[in-house]
Amino acid sequence: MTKKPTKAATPTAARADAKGRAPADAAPASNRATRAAERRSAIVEAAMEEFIARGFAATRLDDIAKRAGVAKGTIYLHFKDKESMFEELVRTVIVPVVAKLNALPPPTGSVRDLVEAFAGNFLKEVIGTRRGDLVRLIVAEGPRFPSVADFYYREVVSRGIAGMRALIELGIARGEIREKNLARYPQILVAPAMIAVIWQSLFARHAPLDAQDMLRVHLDLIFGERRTT
Amino acid sequence: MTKKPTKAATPTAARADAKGRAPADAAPASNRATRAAERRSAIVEAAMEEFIARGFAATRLDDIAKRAGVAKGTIYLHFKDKESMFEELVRTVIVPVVAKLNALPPPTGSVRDLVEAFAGNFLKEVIGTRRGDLVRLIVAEGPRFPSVADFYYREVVSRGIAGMRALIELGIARGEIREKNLARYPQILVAPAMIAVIWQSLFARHAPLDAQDMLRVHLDLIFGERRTT
Amino acid sequence: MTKKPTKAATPTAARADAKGRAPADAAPASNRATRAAERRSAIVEAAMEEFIARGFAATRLDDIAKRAGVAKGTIYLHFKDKESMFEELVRTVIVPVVAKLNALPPPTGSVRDLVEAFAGNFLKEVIGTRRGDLVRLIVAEGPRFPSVADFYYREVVSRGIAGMRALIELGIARGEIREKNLARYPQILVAPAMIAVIWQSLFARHAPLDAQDMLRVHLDLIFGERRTT
Amino acid sequence: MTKKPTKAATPTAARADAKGRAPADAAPASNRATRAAERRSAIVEAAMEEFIARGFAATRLDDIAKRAGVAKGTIYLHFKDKESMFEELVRTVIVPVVAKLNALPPPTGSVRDLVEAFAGNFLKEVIGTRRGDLVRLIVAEGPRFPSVADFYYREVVSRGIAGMRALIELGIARGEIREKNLARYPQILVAPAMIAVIWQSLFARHAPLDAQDMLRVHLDLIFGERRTT
DNA sequence: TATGAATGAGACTTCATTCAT
DNA sequence: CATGAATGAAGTCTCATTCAT
Repeated sequence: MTKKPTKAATPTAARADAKGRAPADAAPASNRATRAAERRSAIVEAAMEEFIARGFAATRLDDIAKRAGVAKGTIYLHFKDKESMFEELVRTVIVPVVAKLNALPPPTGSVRDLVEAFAGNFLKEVIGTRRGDLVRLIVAEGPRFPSVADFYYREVVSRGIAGMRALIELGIARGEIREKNLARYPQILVAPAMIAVIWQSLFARHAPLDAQDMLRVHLDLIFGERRTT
Repeated sequence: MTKKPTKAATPTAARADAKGRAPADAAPASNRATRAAERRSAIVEAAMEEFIARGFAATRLDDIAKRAGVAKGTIYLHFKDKESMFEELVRTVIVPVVAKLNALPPPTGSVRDLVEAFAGNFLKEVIGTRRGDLVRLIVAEGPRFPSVADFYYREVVSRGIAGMRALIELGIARGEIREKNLARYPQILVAPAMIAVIWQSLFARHAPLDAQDMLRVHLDLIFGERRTT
Repeated sequence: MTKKPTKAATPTAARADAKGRAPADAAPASNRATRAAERRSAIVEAAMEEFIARGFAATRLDDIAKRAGVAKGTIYLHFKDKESMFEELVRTVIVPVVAKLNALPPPTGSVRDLVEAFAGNFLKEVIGTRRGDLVRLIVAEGPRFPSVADFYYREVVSRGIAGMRALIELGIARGEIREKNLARYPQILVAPAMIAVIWQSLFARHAPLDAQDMLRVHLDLIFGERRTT
Repeated sequence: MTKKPTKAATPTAARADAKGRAPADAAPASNRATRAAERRSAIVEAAMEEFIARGFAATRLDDIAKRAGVAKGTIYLHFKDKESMFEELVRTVIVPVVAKLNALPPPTGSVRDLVEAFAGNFLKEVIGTRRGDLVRLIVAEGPRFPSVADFYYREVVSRGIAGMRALIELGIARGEIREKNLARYPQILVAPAMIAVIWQSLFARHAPLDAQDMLRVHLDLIFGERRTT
């Protein structure tokens, strides 16, 4: 796909650096460190595609290298071996997700609106995207990569559960949610979303699922049906 | 665990066969066809353990053979190759599940009782058991084995969804379920159960989940909280 | 050299086994165990040639396999990995040498005659032969294979030194050897022989060494010059 | 051990060079040629350590570079490739030895005294030192590096043999040595010393060898036991 | 039918060498 | 001159599959 883009694209700029002073602000500085970072992220990108498509064991480093447009040996400049590549990869991809979770706005409107906004975001950013496939990949490889499962639990699941619980308690306090025991199992709140993620990966071509509509019905179940829409 | 049971149990009979005489009295019920079937099911059993533990690509036929107590070559007398073994295996294991789904008793009591009975059964037979791991295995390998995903969808998922939908519609008709849109998404009904299955595989050691209690809360959400318990 | 000799040479005999009873004593039983042993020794033979020619690190398993007439994978049926192959190889080759040392005849004639007989044997069996090269190989790789050096010291060197010391003490007691301190350093007795081994490996083409004559002169030094020869 | 000494010591000067100005006053004695020579000898030093420790094939240029405190590419400014580095290295290290051999004082005292002095020097300078390991390295790699073996034979062995022969003949002429044939095999004179070198490398930890005492016994054998000591 | 030794393609990983900076 | 990131050939080892017994 993106074969050797950096190397081919910026030889002139690179040479310019060598000749004179640093190109103040004009060129985005395609220096060594930058190039290394670009390569690394090309590898991460390619690796994610391959791991998602084939799983850990069936993925060949050769294919990752080819897709990333680097030589096989280059991978080993960035990662110790295939296993740690997989583990670091998951971390790398998950970190921005965690950042977003942490940057959630404080609850101002109704709880239902909040949850709905959250679900909308999830629909757009996760379900049916590569990020959704990553979730499936973690489910698939988790038992063989405890460190990955641990990381995912610690950084995403436990925080997500905690956040959902807080929302649910707020909803109960405000009288938006009747079922008080729901606070004990925030998993119920997110279960349909997770199922939607998996469904799209596995059964989309047999029976496409209108995830948005399904989540709305689920919220109706929890918050009571809306009058106005 | 069950190492070399077949081999250990019938070496004499086996050798007798090789020489040409019939194993007349030794094991009257254990004729050739029966023994072949026994071997096959030993292989299936062993293969499932290994595939669940390591996934398709990382599982070695050597290990399956050892666990099943047969020689590596024997596997090829029953299966064309590793891939078809995996596909047939999933079919073989799933068939009894389908049979059970089909043998469900006609709805007599309340819908909630029926669903609860069904959930109870699911808890006992699937969550935290090897069958639950099979679900995770299918999620993991589905994209690489479309035929497996297809089979699973056709035999289990679509039937399950249809069955659930019928129950939900009955519940709506009887006034047990208020949320009429639920019939469009029976997935919502089973989502927490699926999540429980996955949770037990991945996060049980971080945060054990009381699946039974969670499912009860979920049913309360759908059917309304029970007065008497 | 000996490419696939077994496989090509004995298919008929092998098939004969399958058809009827075991071929009592006529054919030397080319059964599985025998064939395996033959293969193993072909590998050992080939490996020794290669290791001697190139040293441990520079030897390719591919070349060993080719020379032994087996597939690469076959090596791994007999040896865990390259390192243990090397270690076992040295052991395997050295054992018969040790056996010979142990089977030395009891001292009957003069000590000089005994030592001379021993030296003659050494000349014929070691110097300029592959066994001599093995000595050089051990000298070369010893520091990187402590277990090999240990084994060689324990099985060959320490026994050889002890045996030489006994002979020297006998020689002193009988008045054949004047230098009494020699018993403290049997190494002196064998040093020229060892040097001859190494010399032949390294410098034979620059300056061939008449090892036999040199050893005779050395013995003259120790036992005094012979009157009659 | 001596990590990156060069690099750490002269970064400023080095950078100054790169820009084009002469490092006028900073390091007057350390001009370009000198620094290059220093680098080269750092590489030689490091390479010898590594080659001795691991042998030619198993030594990585990376490790040599690290130990020498230079970048990997720098090695290629001084040596064509790994092989010629090894060959030149041996030459470089051996030259001073040859110089010493040539600078031997003319025989004035008794031959035994001369030989003893020589042996003493050998003990101090070679046995148990890195130079001794170099001998073992040549024994190990000689067959794969004929040019090294040739060089070593021409520069060291043949000269050493010639020198020893001259001494032996002198000893015979003066009546200090009785065994006249010894002149034909000066190897006998040095054999125990060589054995001592090898012994220390391989078996020192199993059975330490008092090389000095052994050599004295050996000389007693050749020159006859001393009255006074 | 059952066996398991043998095979060899193919995977991961290393490392000598190059070259833009 | 010096650097070290990048390369890719080549090596070790694994394992699905075959086939003589």
